[in-house]
Amino acid sequence: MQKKYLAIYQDLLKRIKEHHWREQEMLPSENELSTMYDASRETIRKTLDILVREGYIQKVRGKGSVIINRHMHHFPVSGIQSFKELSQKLNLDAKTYVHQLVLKKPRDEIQDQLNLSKDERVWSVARIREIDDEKVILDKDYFVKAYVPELTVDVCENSIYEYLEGSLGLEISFAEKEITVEEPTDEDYRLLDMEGFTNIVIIKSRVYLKDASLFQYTVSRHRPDKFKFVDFARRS
Amino acid sequence: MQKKYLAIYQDLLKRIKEHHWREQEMLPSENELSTMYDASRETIRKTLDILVREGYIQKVRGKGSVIINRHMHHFPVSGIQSFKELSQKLNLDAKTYVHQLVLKKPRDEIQDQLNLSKDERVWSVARIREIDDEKVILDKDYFVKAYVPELTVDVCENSIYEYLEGSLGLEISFAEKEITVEEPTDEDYRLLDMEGFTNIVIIKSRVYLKDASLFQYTVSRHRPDKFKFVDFARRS
DNA sequence: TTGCCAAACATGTATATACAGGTTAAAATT
DNA sequence: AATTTTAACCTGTATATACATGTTTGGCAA
Repeated sequence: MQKKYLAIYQDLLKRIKEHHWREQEMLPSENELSTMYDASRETIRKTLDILVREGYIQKVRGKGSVIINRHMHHFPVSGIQSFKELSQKLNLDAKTYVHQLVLKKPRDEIQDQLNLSKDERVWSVARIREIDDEKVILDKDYFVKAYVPELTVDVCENSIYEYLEGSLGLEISFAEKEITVEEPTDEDYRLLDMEGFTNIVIIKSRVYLKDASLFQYTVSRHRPDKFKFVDFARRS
Repeated sequence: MQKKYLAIYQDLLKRIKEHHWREQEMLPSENELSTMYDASRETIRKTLDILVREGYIQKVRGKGSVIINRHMHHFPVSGIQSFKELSQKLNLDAKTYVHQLVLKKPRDEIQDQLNLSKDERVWSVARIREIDDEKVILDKDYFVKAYVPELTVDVCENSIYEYLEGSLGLEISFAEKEITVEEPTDEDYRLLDMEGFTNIVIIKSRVYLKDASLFQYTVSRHRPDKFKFVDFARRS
């Protein structure tokens, strides 16, 4: 099955991004779209629900669907995206250095965060991200070995997510994130270009697969001037 | 109409929060819930969709709905919530001081952010938030006068959102937010307790009503040690 | 015992229908 | 002319049905 509602969603999104309809303007009504795409109104409503959820349109009862002008969609620094996806989308001059790659029994904090049993081992990856020739991000990833049996420096230098989703066929589904600002550690000063900076932004993530199993814990440490997080929220 | 799917959603959420089902456990199947609540399967699916969206459950095809263990739900520092709602939920010792309240033609940056025409005026509110007897947050709100004709110091000291939604009947719907870390300004040093801190977390928000009209722009400046942002994201 | 297959059951997708209730503008009434 | 009513059209809610597809399990056959 080719998922009609997804095809329609993608077509509508494309049209919105190409400004097929102007900002602040109305989309065709559900019934019109239903005719246009030869789909039932319920199917159309399903695609519109996605657009609502992602902040592209706002539905107004009795009127129709307004297109939201999102300054934000140019800046997708939220959600679940790999560094490679991000730097490509933003067209950044970015490099990755693998600082460490080991398979080991993790320390207590990691064991706790990943809900691991006593003897389970994790792949521990430390990578330094360089943007415009400055080392500004330190990523520490921990992957449960049960889900990621093998990991190479080559994969870590390129894109772990590409490997996980492409080669291993893992289906990454959702993540919990926590953003705080703290004082840099000695390691931060040593590994990153921190001259003149006295704070560091820390993003801790727990990442889950489609079947709700927790397989990754990540601590991403950003130099504050290179950090920007964009969010879309609905009330209640 | 009393919105059956919302009632069921609230009941399910209550049960989840009361650990009626254990973490990692399955919810009853859609058909079982359908019988339990005397609703059609589609209605049940609608309520489950909300729980999925908000990160309470994860649906697994062929299996059922797993309850996600969210450390996060105790820390609702994301989404659209007023300071009052937040401090009540977290049971904080919090006070608010209104530093400024004026109706004026805003400077260019604000005019731009709010998409205002030349002569429109906005209510400009500056408030200092004190938590545990430390001044740690500076909130600057800008409300378009067309939507908020009147504003008093009293309202600003208590809760503007309570006033907007309760008395004015405004229906707040969604917001775009942007989080960055910058150097404090003189004003930050003057108004907040910033001893020893060299950075400040800035959250800029554009807030919209149910009909997609932009009515509020807010700049919220947080001392970094008192800042924590929690996010739930789904992939693709 | 092992391996395979089918049944039972789970969620996913698509459609049709009905009515409730908000919005607008034209038509009817005052 | 001003006001009210109505009709047309919009989204919101609720239900029923059908079939597709993934998961698990128990039974049958090799």
